[in-house]
Amino acid sequence: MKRPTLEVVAARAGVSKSSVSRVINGETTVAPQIRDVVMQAVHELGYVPNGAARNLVTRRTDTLAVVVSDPPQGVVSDDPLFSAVVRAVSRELETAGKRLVLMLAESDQSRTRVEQYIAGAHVDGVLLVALHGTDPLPAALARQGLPVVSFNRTSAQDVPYVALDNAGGAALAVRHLLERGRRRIATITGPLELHEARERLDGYRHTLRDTGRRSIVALGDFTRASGAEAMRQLLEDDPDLDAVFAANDLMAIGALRTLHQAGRRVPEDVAIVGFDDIEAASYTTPALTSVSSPMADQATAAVHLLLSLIDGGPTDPVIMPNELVVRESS
Amino acid sequence: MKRPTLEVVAARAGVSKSSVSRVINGETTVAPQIRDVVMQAVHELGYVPNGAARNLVTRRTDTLAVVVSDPPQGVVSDDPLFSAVVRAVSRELETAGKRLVLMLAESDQSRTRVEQYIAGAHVDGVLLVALHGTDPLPAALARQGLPVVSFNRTSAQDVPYVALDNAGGAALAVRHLLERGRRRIATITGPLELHEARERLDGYRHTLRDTGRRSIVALGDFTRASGAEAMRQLLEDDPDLDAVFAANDLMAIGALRTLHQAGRRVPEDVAIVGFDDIEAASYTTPALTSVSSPMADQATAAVHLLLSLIDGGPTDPVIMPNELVVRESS
DNA sequence: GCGAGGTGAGGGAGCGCTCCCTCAAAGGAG
DNA sequence: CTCCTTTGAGGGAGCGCTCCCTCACCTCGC
Repeated sequence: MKRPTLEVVAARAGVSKSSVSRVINGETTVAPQIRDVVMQAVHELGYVPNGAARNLVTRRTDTLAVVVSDPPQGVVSDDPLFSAVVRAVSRELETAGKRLVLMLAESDQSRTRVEQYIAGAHVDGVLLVALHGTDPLPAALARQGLPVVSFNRTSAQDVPYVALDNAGGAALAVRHLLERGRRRIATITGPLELHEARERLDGYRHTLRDTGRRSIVALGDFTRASGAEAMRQLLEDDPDLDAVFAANDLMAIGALRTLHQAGRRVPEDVAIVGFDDIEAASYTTPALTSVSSPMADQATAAVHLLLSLIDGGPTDPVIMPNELVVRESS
Repeated sequence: MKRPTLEVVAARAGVSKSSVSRVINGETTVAPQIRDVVMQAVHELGYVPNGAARNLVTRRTDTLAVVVSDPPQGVVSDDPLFSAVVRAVSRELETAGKRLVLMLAESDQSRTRVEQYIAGAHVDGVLLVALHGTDPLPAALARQGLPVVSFNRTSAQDVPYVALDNAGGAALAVRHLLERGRRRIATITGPLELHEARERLDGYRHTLRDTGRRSIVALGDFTRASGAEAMRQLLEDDPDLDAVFAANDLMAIGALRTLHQAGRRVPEDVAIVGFDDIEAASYTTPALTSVSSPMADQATAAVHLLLSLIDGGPTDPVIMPNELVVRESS
């Protein structure tokens, strides 16, 4: 039950190892009759080249790592967008003929393991999904001399990234609420140690400031429960508010519930806009208006950037635009 | 910028390659002073063993593939449970010191690529997530002589699996509705070419039959839209029905919306129970009663089964129990 | 004091592949 | 007809590691 090697195929076909290798790798300097006899031997024996041997000598693996750096509770990987990202990346790599190794780095221990693995020449490049701008992993990986692309803005030097236009998206949401004639527009933020959250807050603030309005801010942490709680607090602090921009959809959904319980009608009394446009945004009653972050496109762009980096191509950061999806809640 | 090899480390430490290898691999037959001098050389040089070379000679890769066999529209991988499964698998492999290669097989072409990859000795085993019992991939992979575990029941011979107790879960739901005093209990099924869907339907039927009641069945395909449509049809066919068991939560959410539009109150007029207990089930208004499928536990069990198989251990199929999570909709 | 047994280091083959180099054969030019 | 160029096959080194085997040395028993 031992798998055949190049040598066995060569013997069967009556040619040299080199010729078989040439055929397998699709080189053109092979006479057709040799090609045919090799292919037949390959099929008869069910030969498939050994990956490890090939990797060893070529110093390539055609494998890219997707590293998700994330606390155990899972800000990223519990996110409904996680699977969309993984799928998009997977498809793109498929097209490029590459493989995907997925690694979750949830603790310092696993972070070390990730670094070891990367250092072990198992992959040709790394796509890093880390929300914290201060995450030490991007820099650590880049130091290995391996191509690294970040799925978000990162403070690490020399790590190209693909980011959302978070501030722009928030501005989109707030301007939409202004156009709807809303006067007192509050926001529920994400955890401010995250880029995303800060940028979305900034976008909200700047847009309001331009109109001379005052910010009304409640802190959340991107979870549904925190959205509900923040909404309660907002209602208490400022009972007259007539609109809320939540920095993500989960918190918007939580806020929706609080408003419902408080007897406020949405959107008549209070309009609400979320961010991310997750699947569940269209399930709520009323359906949620949301800033759509094109996660799949972002993932595709990140893969392209990484492949380009590996080929020594250009490595300019990419900023993805957002669009507003208007539904019933505003 | 070339990475150091075993030989370089050996030279630096003034010992043989063998000794360095022994230290690296934690063998005990090494004198402490040799161990120390080797470790120091390793740290000074930042040595990390080359994975390909190691894989080549040991014929192990410490890597397992998770293969998701799924049509492009993505019944599985769009599922909210997908990321939960991936995370659970990833964590479990992390604990076991293994790596995870994720492959989506969405077309015949990519299926071939998967087979090639598996045949290329890149992985030690395969965890297969394929919903269609008739999927050719399980058998094809098992034929490679590599350990394969299916995440669902499969018709392939000799492929151990970890499955949900779908019929039991459906029975749980229906019995709950009966206990609530419901008389006319309908069901919305999933696509019947899937095991899951058939088994859940069977569970519904058997439980009702035991009470002498008649089945009321509408076909869905596990999507929210199909749930909404099936619900419309049920209301038309049997306006007096007072309960619905939907074979998954997405369809239950669709049905909820239809009922809302039709002016039926939930649960007063019509009670509804879903299946899977996805995150969104608790967001709906009213919150959805659902049969909880312990996906994370199932994933963990599957990984254990696979690891056991690789070690030549027992390979009995595992059936996971469900429990009912009662919320507001019933 | 000597041989047997045990401990632990070193030497080196070989995993399966690629790729450089050599060389044979064929074809074309002078 | 000879010489040179071109085309394409074969030979073999070597990628970095593990693991078997050998062998030196030490300890212990008689």
